[in-house]
Amino acid sequence: MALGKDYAGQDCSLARALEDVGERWTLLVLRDCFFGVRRFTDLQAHLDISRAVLTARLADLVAAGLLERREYRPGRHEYLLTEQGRALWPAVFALVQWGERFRAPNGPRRLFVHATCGATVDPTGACPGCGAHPGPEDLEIHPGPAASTRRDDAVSLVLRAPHRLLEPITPGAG
Amino acid sequence: MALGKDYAGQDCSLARALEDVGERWTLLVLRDCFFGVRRFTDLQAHLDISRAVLTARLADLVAAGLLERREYRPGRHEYLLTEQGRALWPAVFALVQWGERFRAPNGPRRLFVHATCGATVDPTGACPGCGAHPGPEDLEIHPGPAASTRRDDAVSLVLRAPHRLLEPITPGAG
DNA sequence: CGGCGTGGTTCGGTGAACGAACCGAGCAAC
DNA sequence: GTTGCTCGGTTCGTTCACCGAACCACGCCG
Repeated sequence: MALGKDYAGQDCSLARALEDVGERWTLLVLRDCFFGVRRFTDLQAHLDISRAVLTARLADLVAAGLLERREYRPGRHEYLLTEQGRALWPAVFALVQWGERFRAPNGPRRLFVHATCGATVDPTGACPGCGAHPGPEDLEIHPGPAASTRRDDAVSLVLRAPHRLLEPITPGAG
Repeated sequence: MALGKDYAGQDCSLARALEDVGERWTLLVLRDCFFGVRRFTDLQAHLDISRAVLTARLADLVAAGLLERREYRPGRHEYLLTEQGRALWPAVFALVQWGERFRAPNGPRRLFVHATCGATVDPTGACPGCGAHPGPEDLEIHPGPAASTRRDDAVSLVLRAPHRLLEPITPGAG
């Protein structure tokens, strides 16, 4: 959300949350993490964000405990959602659904499918099959009727295919 | 959230939503509107925000169709949530609950009570009494066990008393 | 050992947020 | 009828974050 991350005067849990996720790009970074993007280069390519800002956002998120930075090979790092980070899914989902309802005139761009039921969850996040509110680990993302084909970078192409949330994507390899 | 409101490269409903509510202060302004704050002066006093920035945020929210600006007396205006604005409640609630869970070590600061059942809704927004997910018009806000007494401006005092969401508060009069 | 991919850092410029001051329309009391 | 108050702003100069572009170090690969 915002830049200046300081809402010190506000004694409110919303303000505390926004201090961690309120800055520009932060929620889009987390969205990509939910969608399976894990590597600095992939995030940078997919978000069209300055490297300096991405570095700062990732460092902030790691410091806040929402992401974990892991060396998966000497000199190579990946960023994984922690439990705190995964707990943001309802907020991310609610914002996505608001955008789908009011800012997607041609219909939804993406659908979220409860993996164990095969049913598309409704805008409140409930599965019409079993009535549960599945977490990200039980959801698949599928292109919706108004899915976009505008971006053609490698990350966007891979993300366009149906896949389980949180599962790592691999734009480079197979 | 962020300042620069342009996520043009992102073809995603989350990015579209953040273009309207992603700037700094915007979600806190909407929170106050849900809590019943309607007037420029009350928002400014409660948020400790620069008048210039508040003017800009309110104008943006009106232009985006989330707030409506109404003259309730010659020269005096109030800001009301539109349907689009009220539809953001699940997102605001989800962020508040995340903050309550991970950034409120002494317990919840506020409780949301389903007005028709009298039961406190759970972190998913469901009423344990009837199972429904009440909207803001059916919720009351009550101070929680870790409610703060730090702020003592007139708006904070009035907001601290239990009241129905969306109902206008009146710090000046009775 | 030369080139490439990854994961950054550095730098100068732009623009937003900030606090403080100023402003004008209504209203109310004196 | 003018002084003073409140409401709802606007203006101004400073500070600070974001931005794109360039640079850089490490490890691997042929």
